[in-house]
Amino acid sequence: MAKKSITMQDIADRLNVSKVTVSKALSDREGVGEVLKKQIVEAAESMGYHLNSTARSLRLGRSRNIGVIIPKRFSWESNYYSDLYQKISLHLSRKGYSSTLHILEDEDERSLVIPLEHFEYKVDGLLVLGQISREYIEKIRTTDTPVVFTDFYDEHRDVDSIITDNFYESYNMTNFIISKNHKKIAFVGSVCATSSIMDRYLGYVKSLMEHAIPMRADYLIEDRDAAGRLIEYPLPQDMPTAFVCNCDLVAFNLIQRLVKGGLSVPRDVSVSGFDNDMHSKLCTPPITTVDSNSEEMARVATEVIINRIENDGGVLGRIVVKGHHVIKESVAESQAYFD
Amino acid sequence: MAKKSITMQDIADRLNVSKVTVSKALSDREGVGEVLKKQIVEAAESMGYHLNSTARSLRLGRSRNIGVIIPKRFSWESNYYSDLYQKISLHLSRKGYSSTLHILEDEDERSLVIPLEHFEYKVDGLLVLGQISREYIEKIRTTDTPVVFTDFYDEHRDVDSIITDNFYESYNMTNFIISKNHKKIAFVGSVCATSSIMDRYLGYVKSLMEHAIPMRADYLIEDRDAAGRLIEYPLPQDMPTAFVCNCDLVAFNLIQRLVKGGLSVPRDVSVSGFDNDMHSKLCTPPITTVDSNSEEMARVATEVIINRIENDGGVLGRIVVKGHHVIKESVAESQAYFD
DNA sequence: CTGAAAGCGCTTACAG
DNA sequence: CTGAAAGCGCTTACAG
Repeated sequence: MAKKSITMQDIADRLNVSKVTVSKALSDREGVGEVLKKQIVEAAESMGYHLNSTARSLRLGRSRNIGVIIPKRFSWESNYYSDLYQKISLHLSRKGYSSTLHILEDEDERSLVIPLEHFEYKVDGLLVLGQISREYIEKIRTTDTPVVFTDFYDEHRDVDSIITDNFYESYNMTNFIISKNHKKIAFVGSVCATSSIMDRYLGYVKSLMEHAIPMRADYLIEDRDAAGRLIEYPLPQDMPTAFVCNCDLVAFNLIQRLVKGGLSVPRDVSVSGFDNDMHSKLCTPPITTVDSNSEEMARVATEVIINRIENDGGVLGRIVVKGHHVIKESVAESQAYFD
Repeated sequence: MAKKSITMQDIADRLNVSKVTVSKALSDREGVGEVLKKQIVEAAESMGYHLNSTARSLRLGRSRNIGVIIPKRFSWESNYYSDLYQKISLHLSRKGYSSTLHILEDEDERSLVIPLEHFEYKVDGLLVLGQISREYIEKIRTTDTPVVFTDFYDEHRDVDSIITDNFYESYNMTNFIISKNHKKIAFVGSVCATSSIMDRYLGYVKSLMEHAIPMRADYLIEDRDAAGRLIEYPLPQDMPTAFVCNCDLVAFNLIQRLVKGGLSVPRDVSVSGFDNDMHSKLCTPPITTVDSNSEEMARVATEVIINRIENDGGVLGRIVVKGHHVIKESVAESQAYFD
């Protein structure tokens, strides 16, 4: 914060007008002569004037600042949410908004601590990236701040959620794997952990059912504990020829394990991921995956929250953003012709 | 921002006192009777009062908000800076500060656009994560906002920089490699790209000199172009037995290349990294590296900027944070006994 | 087209 | 110990 800064009054004094006129001129509102307006704008420029947005915020009751909450347990897992946040931050700033990131500590999520000390009067809206507990959602909704959830949804119909088309993309991915002659296909993911995993699983189920491939209990593999942390899981005794993983990180870890176990990916076993994040790129072989189009999600999330704030826009509900497949090298034709 | 919110006046009305007294009670200042103070605090609680920090900011000329700038070109490269930012954000919030992240687009860095539209009156201080151009540094210093640079420094003596002990850690790492009987040791990194790379190189040089190993021009390998982007570089004709890489990402990429070229790491060639970021963990083999102690950097950076703001603390200059070696698997005894 | 007045919610002197 | 007054910098009615 500048020590002794130029105010509208300073500009007004210089030009012998009132600060009201300066205010109007600088915000390009009606009621100032063209000539005078130009003079004011130039004076502001030359005097190094900058709007005091705090004062404006106080007056308007709007901060043009958006709070972004990321549950801590996700923030370390991969760079997916930090990427998403960076994109959102960029979109917001193009619309004249700033953003304040809050990493929600696990403990605070459990005890329903809302970071209102920093948020209540400093943000016009809230964006939550990544699934938080149902109780926390309820808690957040008791504040009268508009809130948009990103990358998850729940049974509430009266909230905005921006999500990837998990169900359909996963259905497609499984179809693709089946088209490569795989029949022994496992799904890796704890379906109750997040709505994304659940929906990705159901896309896989749909594909299997349509191809009359029976579901097997041992081919649904839990990959995280009750707290949502990734765990070491046992591989099925009867080895699948393909694994549909709920995300790239899990696919990455699985591939490392398979390779260490002496199997070749994709020659012996195929593995697919989801997210197209850095894990899918760093992996050897690179992981065939789904790009969830975080650029578009960021754009839509920004648009929706600003619409809620500025136009008192209603709740749009669940908004699905299309993704697209990224065929890399971790899925290949099944060698198990005689299954 | 809440629509119709409780103010100090509301509490004052309820208890038939003045808002001055309420203000004093809630901020725990002198001049309020213990009994009354307790009443006020309880009333505030029960009425769901939250301080309007915008009003306070306007009054005090302080926002308790810190702007954090990350050059975009770094933000994608690895998760190093987003990790650092998250840690800083946590430390700040424990001290009652919020933070606003600004990803500095390459174009804005070139044309010296300072994001003052959002910053000038909304931040009390600025934290820059990652090296920015000298011109941009100059530009930032023309604002009278306290600024602290993290993870780089330049010839200016009158600015605060928090950095890893790149020189010493790299010296140590090279010593370690030499202790494994390596003599043909290359350094991978464009030394003019950042102060970190330069200092890491010089640590390597010191170690070589002390062990009377001659420097070779073909063993200093440029890994990025003038814009700082990573490039494909040719490997030396005369293959080194060890590579000291300026960061884990570069080490990761190099190891992939070597392995693809039919070499085994570390059996045939040893490779070291720097940062202890996810690349060093995801790599096969995991990369022997230096942990730059980003937790401590975050803590110190937070402390320094707040000290500058709150106590009008002077410039401390260059602050070096110790790191530590993390021995993993990518460095082994040299097999080239007869060099 | 221009401006005097009021007020956003708070805190800092200062007076009682 | 308590409170009336002033003011942070802006914008929104309203009046001329």
